[in-house]
Formats: sequence, structure tokens, C-alpha cells
Amino acid sequence: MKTPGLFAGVDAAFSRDGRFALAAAVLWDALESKALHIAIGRAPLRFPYIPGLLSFRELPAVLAALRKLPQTPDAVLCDAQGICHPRGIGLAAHLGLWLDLPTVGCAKSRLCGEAEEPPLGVGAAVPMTLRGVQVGVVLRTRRAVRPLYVSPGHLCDIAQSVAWTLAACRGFRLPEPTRLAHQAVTRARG
DNA sequence: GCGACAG
DNA sequence: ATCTTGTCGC
Repeated sequence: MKTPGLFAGVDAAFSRDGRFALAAAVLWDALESKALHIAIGRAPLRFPYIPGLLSFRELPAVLAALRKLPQTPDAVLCDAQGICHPRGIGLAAHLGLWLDLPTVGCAKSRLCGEAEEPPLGVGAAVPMTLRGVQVGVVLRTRRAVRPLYVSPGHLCDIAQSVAWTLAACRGFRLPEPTRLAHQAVTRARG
């Protein structure tokens, strides 16, 4: 698939009473660099946070938010890992597999795998390996700023996950879809 | 036993 | 993730 023109970005947070997982799904037009729709989803929290099992805690709310979008995006960007996961199925991969949609994992920190420090320039990327095989990259999305851990979620390869992530960045560390989703869900919790 | 550990 | 103020830099 070529570079998506219509992205969706998702991110989760928690209600103040700690009983629900909240999530925002932002439909974002890359050509116009603008959000077309923002939806909020909610689901009761039934699972604790366990590294490696994040999907069980956050996916229900994420799915509820995505269901409210008026259109199906070409690809979904997630604030989590894709296949750079102990079992090869981080939240982004899990979500894509379930929805049968291309997804990318754009995590802010490392869960597993090894990588060198990438050069400081925007777009610099170094391979992220797990058990000797490359599963993603550590990508600099902003000059001299903490890099992102990018890996394919579903229906895309490493090169595409990087190209798509950069295609959705607009000067901030996080790609616009997930950055806006983070703002939206943060506002939603009051 | 010790350290690591997405959000 | 969430709890929290000011502060340094573009």
C-alpha cells in the first residue's frame, strides 16, 4: 500500500475514579494536515497494567472510540508497540489483526529489544532488534529530542511504518494523529 | 536473587 | 498512565 492519506490516531487515559479506560480516536487528513473527526470511547477497567499485556487494559476503550469514527482510515497510528513485543503482538499489532487494518506502533519508550542511539537529525533511524532479528526502529521525529520506538502493527512492513510515521509528523515528537488523540482524551477526563 | 518493564 | 511547579529553550 502507498502512503495513507487518511490516518486515525488513538490514545488512552483513565477516568479520575480509576474505574474506566478512556480513549480518543482522531481521523486525520494528511493532505490538509487537519483533524476531520474526534471520537471518545470508554470501557470499564477489568485488567491491571502488566507489561506485555497492555492490549487487555486499553483496547476495549480504543475499539469503542474507533467505532464512532464516520469513516474507516487507511491506517491507524498507536501510542504503543507493534511487533516489537516479547510475543510479537503489541497493542498496535493486536488492534490491526482484530480490525484487519494497517496499524503502526509509535511508542514513546522501550518495552523490549535492543538498539543504538540514533543520530540527532529528524528522520534518523537505527534498527531495533529482538533475538537477533529486526522488528522496528528507534526513530528521531524531532531534532535532538527523545526518539520514538516504531514498529509495524499489522499489514505493513518496517519501512512503511517509518515512512507513515514521518508522513504524519508536523514538527512535534509525536505524529499528529496520536498527538491530537492524546490531547482529546486528556480533555475528556476533565 | 536482581534488574527491566509500552501505557 | 497518574501525581505535580517551575524552568530552560526556541
